[in-house]
Amino acid sequence: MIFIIAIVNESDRMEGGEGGETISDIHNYLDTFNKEIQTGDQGPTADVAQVFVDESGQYFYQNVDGTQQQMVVVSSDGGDASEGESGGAEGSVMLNTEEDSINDDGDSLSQSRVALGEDGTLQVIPSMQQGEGNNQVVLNTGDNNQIVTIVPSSTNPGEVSYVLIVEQSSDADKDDTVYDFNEPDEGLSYESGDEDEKKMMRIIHKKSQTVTQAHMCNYCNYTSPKRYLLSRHMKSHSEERPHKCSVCERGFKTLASLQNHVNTHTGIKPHRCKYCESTFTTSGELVRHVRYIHTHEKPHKCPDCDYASVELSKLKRHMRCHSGERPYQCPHCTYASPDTFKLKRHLRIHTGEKPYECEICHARFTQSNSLKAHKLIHTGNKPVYACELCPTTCGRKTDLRIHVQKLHTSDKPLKCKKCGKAFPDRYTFKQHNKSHEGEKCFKCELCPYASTSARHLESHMLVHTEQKPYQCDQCDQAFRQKQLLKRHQNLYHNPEYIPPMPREKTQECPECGKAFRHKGNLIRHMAIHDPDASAQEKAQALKIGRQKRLQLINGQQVEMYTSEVDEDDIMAVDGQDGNQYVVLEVIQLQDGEGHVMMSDGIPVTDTSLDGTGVGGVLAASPLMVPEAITHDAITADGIVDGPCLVEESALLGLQTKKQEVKTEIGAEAKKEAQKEMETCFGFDDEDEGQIHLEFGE
DNA sequence: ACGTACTGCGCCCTCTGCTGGTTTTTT
DNA sequence: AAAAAAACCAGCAGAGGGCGCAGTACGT
Repeated sequence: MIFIIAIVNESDRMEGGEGGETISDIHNYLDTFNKEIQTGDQGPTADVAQVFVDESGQYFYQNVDGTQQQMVVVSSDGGDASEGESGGAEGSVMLNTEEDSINDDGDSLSQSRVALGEDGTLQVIPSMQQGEGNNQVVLNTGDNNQIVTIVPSSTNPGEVSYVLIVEQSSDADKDDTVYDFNEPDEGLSYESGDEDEKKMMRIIHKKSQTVTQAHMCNYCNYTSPKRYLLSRHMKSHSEERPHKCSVCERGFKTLASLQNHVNTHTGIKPHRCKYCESTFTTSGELVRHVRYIHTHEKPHKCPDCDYASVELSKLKRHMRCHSGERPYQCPHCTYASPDTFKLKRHLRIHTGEKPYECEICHARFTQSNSLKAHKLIHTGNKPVYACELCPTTCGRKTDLRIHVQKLHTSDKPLKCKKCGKAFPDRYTFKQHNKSHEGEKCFKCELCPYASTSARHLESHMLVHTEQKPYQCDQCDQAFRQKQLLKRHQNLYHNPEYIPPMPREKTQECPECGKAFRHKGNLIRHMAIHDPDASAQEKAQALKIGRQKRLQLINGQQVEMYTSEVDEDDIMAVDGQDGNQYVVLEVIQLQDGEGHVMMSDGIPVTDTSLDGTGVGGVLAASPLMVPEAITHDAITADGIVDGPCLVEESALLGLQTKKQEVKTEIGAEAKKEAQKEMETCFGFDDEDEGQIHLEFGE
């Protein structure tokens, strides 16, 4: 049931109004509205009351709870009103003040009451403002005469489509009535729980003695004091687009819209920026442009942060980052986006679409910026992001950030294992480490031995502790190095072992013309042409220190010397690297090349003496079959000349004499050496017979 | 009816930052 | 030679700027 009250000013009615509205016009409009409601185009139904005509022609005003009030027709306008297009019997009625009002006891009942206030104006009375016995509709016929026009329903006989209340006032022209549809404060207002009802019925009479018109949009909150304005507004709810573009046939609601559109075809942009050369189709675009580019005026402020925007829509978009709202759900995965663009961009993952192509290499990308970054590879105009803390440069800012994170920030200071110094970050730590490069920081506490690596020092310490952790599982032999164990197993326990072929000797001494296969041996040999006295002293100190043994006595670590060594008993071999090698036993070999060997039979070859300071390299020489264990390979100067084998324990830095050397070797060690010398080549092929070992200075 | 100010929506762009895989350099 | 570190690179998402354009409000 529809029940609409519209109030118009009599003067408007009589004069046709500015917009030409007459009662008939209003009827037409309301009737249109009614029809739309009936066809379902419009949702609201005013269930608060209805007016109907009974069989005898009496008009009744009925509330939803069934209570009724009779309305008596006191005059018949018959004129404009009767000419309405509602199609039903129309007439003006005056609400009867005396009628048999039926008790109402519900709020909804009173919601639609129309009454005359003490000031003589027609008012709609909200339930809370109705006093006892005040439930009657009153119409004063004094100076102000309100006529209620009832339009019966065309589809449901006996029902009323709407009621039109027309005020006839002697001073209507002076009317300054304000209808406030949003602030129902001081006036009497109609209130309903239904928002749509409010649209129709909320009328507040504020300060006037008279009632003037209220033109309300039935689709939205729009109201206007002028009928023609409402009429114009109603076009916005219409889908009618009478203004057609001659170019693309597209229709527009307004001529202005069409003109703007046509300008997009013609390229006409009449609005020129006074600050720059930009031109725009509409003045609004120009204003916005000026705000964005020139004045930076940002009227829309975020209440939660400092953000401000030129456009409200941007602020709304921004607010989603505070609220976390993500209205745009991806149909293929759980991702939801705060705006349409991000969703669209995201969807490329699922569609595989890569709209951005590099014209040089035709690589394709999902995002324009990816292409942009990619193109820099071709152009060579790569930006350089230089680290402020070191000389490093990165091609991307984000990579520089990672660099700074990894190299220049550290939770705790990094301590140098070589010298104990602490450094605030990885970069300074690494720089410091370089200062130790080549430096033998890992020093033995028992002898002058020093190494560049802790691992080698650990290995060296086995000498002092007399440990041989690498035990052969097939015999009772044990070794200090894994490589030695492997060689032993090859030689003694692996019948299928085939030693590699010997290589050509290419290193020739410029002094004496002697040839060596390995450069290190040549270097070592060269030392005999220029012996270093200080090196010999160092070697002697090392030799003495090497005799120290650590033993646990009563739970305490005690340093002990294994034997007395006569300084004169030791023979030193000097490499040009400054390292010295003590020869305790020398064996002449067939290939004529000098190989200093350890007790385990490992021959010292070229790079062992290459002066790098890294450490000697011991290499197996497969065809270096020992002819005999001889001391003759040592020259008169005490220098090894030619193939020889040296006890591991003899790799010390002191000079000795060949006869005494033998006495330095324990009987057991000598026996072991003898045995190993016979099979001094036993490394696997893949090892190439090389293991790394450091020599103390 | 016309002109203009203004609004809202949509599109595209840029900048930014994070992530993870790949390649290069260093150890 | 291999492992680790560093640098490089593509993919992707968050946030915001700027503009095109249709539509609305409103004064004249």
